[in-house]
Amino acid sequence: MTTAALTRPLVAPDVEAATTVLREAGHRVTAARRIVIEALYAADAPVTAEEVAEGLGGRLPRTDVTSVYRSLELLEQLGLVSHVHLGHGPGRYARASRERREYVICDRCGAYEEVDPGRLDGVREAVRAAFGYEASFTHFPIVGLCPDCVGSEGRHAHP
Amino acid sequence: MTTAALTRPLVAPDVEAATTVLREAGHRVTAARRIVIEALYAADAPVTAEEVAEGLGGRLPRTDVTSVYRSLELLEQLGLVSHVHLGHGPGRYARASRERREYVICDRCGAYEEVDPGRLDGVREAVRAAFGYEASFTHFPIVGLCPDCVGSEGRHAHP
DNA sequence: ATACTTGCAAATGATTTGCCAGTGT
DNA sequence: ACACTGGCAAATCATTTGCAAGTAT
Repeated sequence: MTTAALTRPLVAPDVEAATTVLREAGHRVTAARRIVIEALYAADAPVTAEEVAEGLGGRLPRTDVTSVYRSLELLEQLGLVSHVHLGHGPGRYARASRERREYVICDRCGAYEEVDPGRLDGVREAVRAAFGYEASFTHFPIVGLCPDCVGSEGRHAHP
Repeated sequence: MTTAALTRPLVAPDVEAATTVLREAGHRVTAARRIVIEALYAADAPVTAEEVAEGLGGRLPRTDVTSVYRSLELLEQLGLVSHVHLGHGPGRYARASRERREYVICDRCGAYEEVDPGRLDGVREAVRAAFGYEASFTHFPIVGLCPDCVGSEGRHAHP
């Protein structure tokens, strides 16, 4: 293993693919947009617009939040980005991968999991059976008590 | 049937029960708090703090939004009220009934259903099976495409 | 060259906080 | 009487909008 394997690359391999989508949709590829795309590829969890603007804590050049919001909106329209609300507070953005991520979060401890849609097929099926809805947990997560917190519920108050 | 049966009562029968909870928890029963409670009992769907402050469109006395937020927070702590986020925009509040309501909303047309938890047992079971989480859809709804929108998806673009 | 973008300032929407006068107990 | 509340102003947080200057094509 080289250091490269230990250091998470700042620029994911397909940032270029994303810029191509931008260009082919008739939009310009600017520095600000590239930074936003790179930030989302570099992040290992959904990030806020603010965090992207700060350059992910110095790992990337900083940009104005305004532009970040504008870029995120555009990228979201193009299907390159999606955002999720994991609770109160700012929305969080992540690149939209083909294997789109859905979320399950614990109400009590805040821990959350990004899960492959496949694991949610049973849940989706149950929703379809009960309501006829085609459910998706990409924008709002499934909220509940995680196994750990279910366990401690009732044993003691609030650890 | 008398007119009383046709006119939805502004004050639900157990507003008094709620004030009792307030008092027994050591809080004062004030005009503002009573109005907030009455508003939530009078509303037939979750309402915003703003709407409560406006007196539900004139049906009740108006109050300052600030106080409404403070009252809602207190009532929520006492378990008398809960709030849900049905999409972007302000949170919506409703009285917390023993048969607590959960929500299912359509991503496309915005239609939503308040459902009795019982109807969600299958879904909850599927979530438990897949993740071990004890899910609740009171704070964030289940989001998806409703049967109508599932039907029109793919047939035409955006009606 | 020029239409699209950025960055900054300022507006907006939702909610919170500080403070003093008012009131429930 | 006195601590708890309500209302108003102002602060804060998240996001959007207006506009002049900058730049990708």
